[in-house]
Amino acid sequence: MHTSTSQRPLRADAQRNRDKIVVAARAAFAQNGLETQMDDVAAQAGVGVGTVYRHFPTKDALVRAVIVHKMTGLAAIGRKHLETAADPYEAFHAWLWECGETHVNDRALSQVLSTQPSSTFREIASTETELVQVSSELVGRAQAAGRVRPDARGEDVGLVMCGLAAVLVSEWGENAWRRYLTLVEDGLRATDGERLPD
Amino acid sequence: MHTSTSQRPLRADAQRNRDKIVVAARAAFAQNGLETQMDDVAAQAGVGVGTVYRHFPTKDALVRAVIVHKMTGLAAIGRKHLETAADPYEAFHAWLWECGETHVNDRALSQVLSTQPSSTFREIASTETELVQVSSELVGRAQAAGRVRPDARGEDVGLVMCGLAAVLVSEWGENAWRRYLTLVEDGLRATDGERLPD
Amino acid sequence: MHTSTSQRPLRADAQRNRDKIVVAARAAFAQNGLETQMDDVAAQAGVGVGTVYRHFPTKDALVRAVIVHKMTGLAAIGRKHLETAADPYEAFHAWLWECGETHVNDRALSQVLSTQPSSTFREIASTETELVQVSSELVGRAQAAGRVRPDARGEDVGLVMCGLAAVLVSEWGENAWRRYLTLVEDGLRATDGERLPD
Amino acid sequence: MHTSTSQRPLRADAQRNRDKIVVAARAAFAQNGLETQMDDVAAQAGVGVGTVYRHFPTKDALVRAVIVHKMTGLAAIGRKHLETAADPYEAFHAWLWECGETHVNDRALSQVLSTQPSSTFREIASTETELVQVSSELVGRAQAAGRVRPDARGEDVGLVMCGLAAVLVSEWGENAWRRYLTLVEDGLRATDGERLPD
DNA sequence: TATGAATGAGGATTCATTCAT
DNA sequence: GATGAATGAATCCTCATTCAT
Repeated sequence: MHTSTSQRPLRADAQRNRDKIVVAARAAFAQNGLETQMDDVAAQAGVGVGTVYRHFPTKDALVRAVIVHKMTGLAAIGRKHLETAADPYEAFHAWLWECGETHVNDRALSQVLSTQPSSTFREIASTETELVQVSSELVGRAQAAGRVRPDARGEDVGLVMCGLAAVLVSEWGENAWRRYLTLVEDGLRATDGERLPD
Repeated sequence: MHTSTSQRPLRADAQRNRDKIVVAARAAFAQNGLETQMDDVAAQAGVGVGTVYRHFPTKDALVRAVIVHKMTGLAAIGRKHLETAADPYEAFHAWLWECGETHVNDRALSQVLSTQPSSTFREIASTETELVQVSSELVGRAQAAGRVRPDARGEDVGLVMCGLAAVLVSEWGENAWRRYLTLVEDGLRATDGERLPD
Repeated sequence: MHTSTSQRPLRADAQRNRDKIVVAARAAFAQNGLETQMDDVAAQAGVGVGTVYRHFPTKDALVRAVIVHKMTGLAAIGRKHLETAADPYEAFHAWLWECGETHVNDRALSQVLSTQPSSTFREIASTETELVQVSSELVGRAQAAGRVRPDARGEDVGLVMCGLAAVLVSEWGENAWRRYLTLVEDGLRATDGERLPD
Repeated sequence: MHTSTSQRPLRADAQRNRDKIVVAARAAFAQNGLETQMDDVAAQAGVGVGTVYRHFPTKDALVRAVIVHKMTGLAAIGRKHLETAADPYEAFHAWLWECGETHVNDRALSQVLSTQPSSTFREIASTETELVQVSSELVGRAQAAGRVRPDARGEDVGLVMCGLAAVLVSEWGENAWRRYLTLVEDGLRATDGERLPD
């Protein structure tokens, strides 16, 4: 299971290159955000730009790959909590905050979330689906346990993360994102509010 | 003899042009976001670029002027609710949602909020101050009435709006921002949660 | 005898304005060089740009007026030395160095001399003529006294000044222009060299 | 692993392009002076602007490269005369005039010399150093032979060239620069003058 | 296949000059 | 006549992407 467009397994060296590129891109984007130039990614990967473009036809494609990876990671984390956490709400809570931490350490992730149309990362089908599923399950169980409002949905976590991303990008200060997330989490637990519009 | 920044009333025609520019800029930015080019603003205003630059030395300055205007409007709306609303929470609530509506109709506003460091719009001193004051007052009264959590602050509304901006920019769909705002509002009312980190 | 193009004496207030402009221009150009903007000249003169343009159809025209003035001054100085100096060479020498000092204090003068085609200031007929005449006379007398090489001409002083201007503009250091002028003066006295090419 | 400024030999085609650019730049600058636009250099070289910028990060950098080249040439010429000329003064003399000829054929060179602060071309370390050295040596030997005034210095040639550049830029006429240079050369030989100020 | 050189559209800003008031 | 607002051509530089080696 690799690129959706590729047909046959890459030659070993090509695969090695692809890996180097992805690793470099992850680091570069996380640190410097989307402004990172393709040439820089290439340099950091120790390959020529052309090689980067062979594997990713577009800067956007590369960014997506990187984001997909991050999201896959988030899904995995959620999955893990789903399996290990003692309490369903605890699982949800822990996951939420790990997502937050992840954003804190990745400028590009936050930029994408708060800047690009969500459709962009929606396209990233499998991952997103996976992420949505995990999210839904986490939310669902917490709801079943009566700890999250019944009208919430898995996707709302996306909404919330999107907001968190903006809070980070806007540099409101050290703890701002924690205030934000605390607030929102409380909102997700609230049961006395109006019904969430559809 | 007068300060360089001071505004001896502009000559009638200049004022007319300045207005045309501001109007054009507001429309253009609201519709096309910050990517809007100076030349386009000028064209839409029916003047030469030079004229735009005579009134606003920098694209950034123009953007700020537009944002300031919007924020001033938000502050005014808040002030109005402060004076007219029957109930303190009602005032806060109404204001929050009007802010939301405002964002919905202005791409640039949302982009600035979710993209620029908050310090950028913090600089816009008087307006921001006014806005923060109004916000604080609205929050304060609602807290006094026991309808908003006591550990909330006026600034948190900024945080929340910042997130809302991102939700809009990311185009999550028609009602997404309403879900978001409902959630957050409930969070602001929650009293059983953890204390908001400082 | 005023502007060559004007037909009738200016109205008193117009003349006053013209004077203010010229004074301002002289100061501004001397200090900031030719980069000085028309708007700045106008501001310094306390009039609108339009007024500057009424008197001088072109920046170039204004620059010329200023230069003419300076050159007229140099001619006058020469004339004075011609009349008062005890010794013909002394007159020439003193004049040469006063010209130097004048350049030192006027960025624009030096810039024009070292940058514009000489024809530009040649056009400034009467003045130039006057300057050339004075120069020729000073040189001539010094030659008659056997103190300047016989193949030198009045115009050579222009050449030399032109070079001096460049030395100043290039900022070779405090005394560079004095070394330069000393050298050249010695060259003008030399009698053992090759004949100056025509 | 090599210094960022170091020149791993360029790929053949890149070198070819670089050459085309340099050739074009030399011609364009020599002919049209510093006003020449980057786009024009590119066009004349038959490449895109981007290519020019790949080789020279800045217009200034390109100009410098061109000037360095010219200066290197002048140094080489001096070196040659140093080695081949029968007589030390003859070497100096010949070099001086070849420098003059070089200026005659290069507007930009003259513009730089007569327009930019000397520090600018002083920066061009190695070349300038070389040039100064050659100059000093030529002057020194001529002085040793009693043919150039003892208080002259290698740098004075720079001063003199600077002036010559201005004479050329100012277009005094066909032979003006020859008169100028003759004069100055005689000044450099003069021994009866005042001591050159330090 | 990898490389990295070449491409060139795109965009903010300046300033001499014109012209409506 | 004076004013100063308006004009807009001109220019340097960036960076995603293509393509010759």
